[in-house]
Amino acid sequence: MSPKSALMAKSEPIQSEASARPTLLLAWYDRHRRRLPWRAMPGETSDPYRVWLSEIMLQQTTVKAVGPYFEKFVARWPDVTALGRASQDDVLRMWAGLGYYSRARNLHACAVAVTREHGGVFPDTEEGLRALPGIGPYTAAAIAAIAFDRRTMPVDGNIERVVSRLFAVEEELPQAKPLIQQLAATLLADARAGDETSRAGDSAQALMDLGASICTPKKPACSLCPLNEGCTARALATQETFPRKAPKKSGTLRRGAAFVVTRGGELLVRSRPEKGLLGGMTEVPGSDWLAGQEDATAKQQAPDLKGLSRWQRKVGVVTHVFTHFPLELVVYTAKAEARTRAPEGMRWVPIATLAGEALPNVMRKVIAHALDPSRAPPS
DNA sequence: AATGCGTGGTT
DNA sequence: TAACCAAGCAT
Repeated sequence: MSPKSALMAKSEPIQSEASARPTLLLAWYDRHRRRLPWRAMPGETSDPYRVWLSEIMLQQTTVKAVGPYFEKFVARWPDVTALGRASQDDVLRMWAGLGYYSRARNLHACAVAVTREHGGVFPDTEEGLRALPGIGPYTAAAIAAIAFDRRTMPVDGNIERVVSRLFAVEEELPQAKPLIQQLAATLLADARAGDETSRAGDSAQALMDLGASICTPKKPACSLCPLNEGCTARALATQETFPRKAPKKSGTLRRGAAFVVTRGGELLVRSRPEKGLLGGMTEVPGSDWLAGQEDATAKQQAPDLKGLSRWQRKVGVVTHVFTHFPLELVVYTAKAEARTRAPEGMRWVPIATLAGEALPNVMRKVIAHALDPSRAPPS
């Protein structure tokens, strides 16, 4: 054997390594897949409704946080037509606490559309799914692959990380998305002749499980990875530097005031506008939330009720951090006389039933702060 | 294309 | 602890 052919022979495993990736990945998945409530057992067909519901809930949300919500939803609404018959308000109440509330509005709108325009049956193509509210490129591909075994590769944050490391993608996100999409598709197994399936859904879920448990953002466990031999970043010992992305700027602090008015065992609330921040959710009346706003300015926006006791400012502030800005709220309380009318657009709700209201967490913090006796103002 | 949109967990 | 991250979508 000549030195040259020895060299070629040595390079051979590298080539076969790349083409073996889909097989290695599926073999790993068969041994290490996570058992999750919305996943079908091996060999079982998955229910498109459950796949869809879980995919919507999992958008930018951890598996752990989704678990209880998923169980609550399927128990109350076992199929898409049941959800389509529900009121949007019931859906929002059930969603409260999970965040990104436009997902809940779109979830309901999607259930209505599937029920009325598709006879209660989900479209089984990416294109058909993509046309539904709340379903974007990722979710359409995920449902198509997982629920309908279409040969397509959804790319989420996990898969972006795994693929950008595997191929040492130097381009920054989000510009690198098309390239990563293309590279990710090379991890799909070929469709076998005489058998349309390629286990595309399993390949996608395998990459997500890999990203969640092994190819983690920090300190990835490369020694346990089924794809480690062909991983370019690992070979260069630069795993943790991928994916490349520009640092993002944090928003400016905004301030405001919240007004907690009680009438016996009831609380004065209103609903936020349908669109925008916390759209459609319940809140106590409050001022605008503005950068650099003075407390005195915010207080001028207190609701105007007759028969109200003096406003009392609670000690301290409520802080909350949204994706794009931090918020600081001062909290004022007052008591209303029995039978005081709620101002236009507001209503009284029993404090005992607040748990079932569509209250975002920031409002739960405000109410807890307001009702905390240790924060009573100095007398 | 860049920005707005929640919340909880990890490091 | 401040920063980052988590199965993205709509506009």
